[in-house]
Amino acid sequence: MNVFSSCCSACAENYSIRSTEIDGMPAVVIGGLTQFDISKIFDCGQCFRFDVVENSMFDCEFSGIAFGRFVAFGQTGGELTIINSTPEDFYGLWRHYLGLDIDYDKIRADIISSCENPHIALCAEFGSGIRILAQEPWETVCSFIISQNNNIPRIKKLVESLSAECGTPISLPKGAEKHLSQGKRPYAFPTPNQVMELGVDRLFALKTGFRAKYIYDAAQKFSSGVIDIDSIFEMSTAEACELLCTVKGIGNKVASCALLFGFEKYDAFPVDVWIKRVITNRFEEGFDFRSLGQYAGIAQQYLFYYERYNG
DNA sequence: CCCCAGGCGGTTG
DNA sequence: CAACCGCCTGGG
Repeated sequence: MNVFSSCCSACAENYSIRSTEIDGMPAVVIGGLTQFDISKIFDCGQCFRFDVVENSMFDCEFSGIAFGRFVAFGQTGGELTIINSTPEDFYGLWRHYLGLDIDYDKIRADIISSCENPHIALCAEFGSGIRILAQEPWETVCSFIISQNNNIPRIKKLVESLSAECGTPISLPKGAEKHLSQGKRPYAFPTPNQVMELGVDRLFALKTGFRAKYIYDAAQKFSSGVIDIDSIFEMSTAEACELLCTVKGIGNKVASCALLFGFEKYDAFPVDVWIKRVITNRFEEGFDFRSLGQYAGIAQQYLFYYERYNG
């Protein structure tokens, strides 16, 4: 077992990593993780292409497609196993995707100290282990357009059928089947151009309903460069939100979700029906998310997650 | 039959 | 400019 790295004391990453093999696939084992709970991460509604793996060798395992690849994340205690990943994949892709380069202990402390209402501390404790995934930008834009006036099982179903309809097929590594939920088809999430070439009619035929023309407009704007992903990363959250809202069917809530989950804008604060309930019921003294600062979006996830389970 | 689901666009007053 | 209202579809 090779020990590849153990991080310096100056940064947030004080975990260990070693490589191994699971069912014939390369895997890395990350040890000593804190503030990391795979079940909360994939069950807090930020991501639609991962499912729980039944009969797993881990306490909890989720698998799915991200960045055009099959990957599975298994966690037992403070140890995370990333299946179908080399150490290079971990450093180049999954470390950032999983938010392991972000200091959640510090962020949680910042959030709690920035807000007088003790409810925020309660939620931060309850949601301990949540990480905001750094997902693919276009995928989050498109997925959260689909999410509007919709429920999570159906959102996931629609994202899958859209991928199967026009996404690039993925070749599964040998041994992946037992880590892939039944019926899950291995397709990459389609590019804006692949979605645009589908056309409104075939988007509608996928049962996307009134969202078909919204998805199409987004695909057009992203594939033509009217909206440029790289430039959004350079913008302030407010500017980026304004730009995304030029797409038909993208309003404040959808834009904020895409910015938080796909563009690493951690101050984006999506206000959905759950957060509206939080504001009315738990913050009778008034509420301004901007007082939560640069990590308001992470606070939002804590509030949201708590309300969904205890509301 | 009803209502609702992590909203949004269009129309009203 | 705030307050409605209809919307594709599927499940309860």
